[in-house]
Amino acid sequence: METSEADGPRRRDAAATRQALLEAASSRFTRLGYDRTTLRDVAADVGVNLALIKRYFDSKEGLFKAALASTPRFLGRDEHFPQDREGLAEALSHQLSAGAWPEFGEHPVLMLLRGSGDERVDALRRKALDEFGRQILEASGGGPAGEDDERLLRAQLLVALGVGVAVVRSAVGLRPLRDATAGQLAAPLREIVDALLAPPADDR
Amino acid sequence: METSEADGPRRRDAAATRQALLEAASSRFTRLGYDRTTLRDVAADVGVNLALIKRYFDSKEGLFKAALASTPRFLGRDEHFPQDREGLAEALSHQLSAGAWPEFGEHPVLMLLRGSGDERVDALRRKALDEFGRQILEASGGGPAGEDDERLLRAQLLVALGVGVAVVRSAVGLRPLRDATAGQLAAPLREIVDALLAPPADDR
Amino acid sequence: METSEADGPRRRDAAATRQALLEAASSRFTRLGYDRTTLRDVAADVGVNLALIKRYFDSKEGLFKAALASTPRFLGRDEHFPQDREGLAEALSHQLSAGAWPEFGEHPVLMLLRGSGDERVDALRRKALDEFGRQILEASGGGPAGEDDERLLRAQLLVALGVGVAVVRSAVGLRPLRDATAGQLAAPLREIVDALLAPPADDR
Amino acid sequence: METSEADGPRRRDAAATRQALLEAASSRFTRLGYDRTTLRDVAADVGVNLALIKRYFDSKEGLFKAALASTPRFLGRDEHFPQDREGLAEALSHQLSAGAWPEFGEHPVLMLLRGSGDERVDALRRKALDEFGRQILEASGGGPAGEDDERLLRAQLLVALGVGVAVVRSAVGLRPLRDATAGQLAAPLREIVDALLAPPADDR
DNA sequence: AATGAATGAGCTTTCATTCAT
DNA sequence: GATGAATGAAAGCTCATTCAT
Repeated sequence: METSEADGPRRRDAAATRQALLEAASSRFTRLGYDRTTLRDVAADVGVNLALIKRYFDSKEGLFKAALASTPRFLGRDEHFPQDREGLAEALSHQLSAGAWPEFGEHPVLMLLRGSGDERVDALRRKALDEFGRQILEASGGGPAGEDDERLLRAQLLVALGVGVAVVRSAVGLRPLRDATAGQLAAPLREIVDALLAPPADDR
Repeated sequence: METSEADGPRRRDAAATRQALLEAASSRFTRLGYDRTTLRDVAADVGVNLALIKRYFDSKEGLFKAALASTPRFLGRDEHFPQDREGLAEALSHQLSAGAWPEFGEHPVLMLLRGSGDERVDALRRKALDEFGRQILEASGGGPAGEDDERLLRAQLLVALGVGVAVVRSAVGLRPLRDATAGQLAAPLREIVDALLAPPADDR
Repeated sequence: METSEADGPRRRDAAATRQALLEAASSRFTRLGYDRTTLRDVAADVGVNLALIKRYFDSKEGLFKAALASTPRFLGRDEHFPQDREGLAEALSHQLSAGAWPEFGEHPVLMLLRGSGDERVDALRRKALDEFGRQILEASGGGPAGEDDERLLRAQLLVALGVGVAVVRSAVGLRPLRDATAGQLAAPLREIVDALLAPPADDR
Repeated sequence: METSEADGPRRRDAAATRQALLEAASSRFTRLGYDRTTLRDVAADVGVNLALIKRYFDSKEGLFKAALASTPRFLGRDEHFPQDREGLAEALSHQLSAGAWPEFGEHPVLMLLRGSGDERVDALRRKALDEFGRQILEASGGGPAGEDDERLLRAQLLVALGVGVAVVRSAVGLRPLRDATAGQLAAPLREIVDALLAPPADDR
């Protein structure tokens, strides 16, 4: 796909080089984690000199931060954004199915997990997942987020479920979950979403 | 707490030294992961020489494997084992609450995540989580496990939830989930367990 | 002697640095053997950082292999190559005399002795000495080498003599052999060469 | 053969334990050299505790020295001692043939080569080889040894040949020399011995 | 006499990083 | 803008040695 990576040394196109480094780094961080991602490998993936990483991102942590910042928002944007619990469950079942995220190799939420130890990076990660939780609340249609701790906690349990699925699939390879398709995930996820986020019925 | 670690060099008690190394390693593996756990630090925690790790565990991988093997089974044993979905939900809410597992620092399932790269260790991890899923099925009371993929998949979603909670709490520190008590987790977990594992009612 | 090693950090000249490392390593391998040669010492000899050895030679074995490959062929080349038994004996008496090979410290054949344990390196060593034997046959003027085992065996006894002289001088320091000059070695070596390689006369 | 090594822990027989350690060490020093011989392996060969080596030999160097001292004198003793050049050549061809010295694995002269760095050990080695040279002179029947440098040098060339054959066979595996039998070595060695040590004839 | 626990020093290797061109 | 040479720190591992029983 990325034709630019194949045809000779990428010369004199700073933006493209930077972008290619970012993508290669994201993929490695996602698949291997922070520690096992080496800058040499990232540079080699793109076919440029190692020192360019320093130039563009200053350090390994800078690269990681940039990769984190370029991660897509999980629930999509605008017209694709799920409008109700039904849509939320469907969106989740797709993004948690096997083989989604081919450009990263694994679910990019994995990049959020074990990081660099830098506090500002930790804050970034917290913010990303916090936002994910609030998006879920919003998509579940039950009114504004607020500081309603109990509903937020429930949304975060759903976030944790997503993270857990990604981790268990990638790092452990547990089957049948590893190979679950969107179709197989749809029903249980719909039931979980309902159980967690449906407005309290009379008998609850 | 570990008084024995403080008072001078632990001398001439191989079993105690081995055990202390195991505990220190388990804690570090759980909190920091495999890569960031250094043998020097583990030895320093216990106050013994690095070479003893080789003596007792042969290598870093050997130490990791031993730590993995000494991890408690998550749903407990014998009379403590949950008998129905109610008990299962309660057990989960306790072991997923903040501050459980003080001896590890974090939920020991984290040790199962990113490991050594050794295939036999990977198999160990898979087995542990697979077993966890089957225990959940068993505790949910819905008949024998079998090769009923759909019910196993649902149980593994519950496993993934547990893993996700541990990861999100430890690696990201997402609040309010990070500080959730067993009391706060009880209701949502009961509802999730029911949603996932209750026998299909007429209208399902 | 090596002025370049003395005057400050050798900067920005990869070829020279590589060459200097190679020479320092050859000398240490020759004088001390594989095991007692440490990469730290080699780097310190040249005055550069240890990691450059990895850069240029990848590993200790790589360095050893490179040193082996850069060892001179013992009987010389082209016009210097001995043409008959007389010339062969003279060449041997020179290269086996005390103080030959000042750039290695000892006769470089010593590098061929105890090596790295790598089978490919062993093959290199075997090949070098095998070739030495065949060169001797060639220089002794008695027709083509062929698979004439007996003449090859005799040539290899001469190789063994050379190796033995180097070893006994260097590792044991046996005198008077240790200090023998080319002049002192000339007569006995000529007689040995004749005894081993002269074509069978009538009365033999 | 060594039945005592097989039947259970060798208990309460200091002399036998000491002797067994010495033999195991000699074999390893001969086959592997000083550096690659580990005390753990030596102790394991015999089946006793590592600390016994310290008890009996004080240190690795002490063990080496003891092994050196227990090495047999190469040309034999008393009635087996060669009486003339003929007998000398025959003795050499036997002890330099493939498969001699089964109890060491290789020719024990190899133990004399690269040692510990201790000067007193070096002196031991020098003495052993010096003595070997003088024995050769004596056996060659040409009058008393004296300080006749030239004849001693010639004898030492023969010593060097023996060392070289052992080294080339063991460390390099050069064929056909590696597999040479006493029969194959007899003729060339006789000629070398004559060339080196025969009393000067008229025309010399 | 013999054992096994524990130590300290040193080695190769691996990286992120910095500097000169 | 880009490269490649060079550095420093730290990690896992190995081994001879010492100490208490």
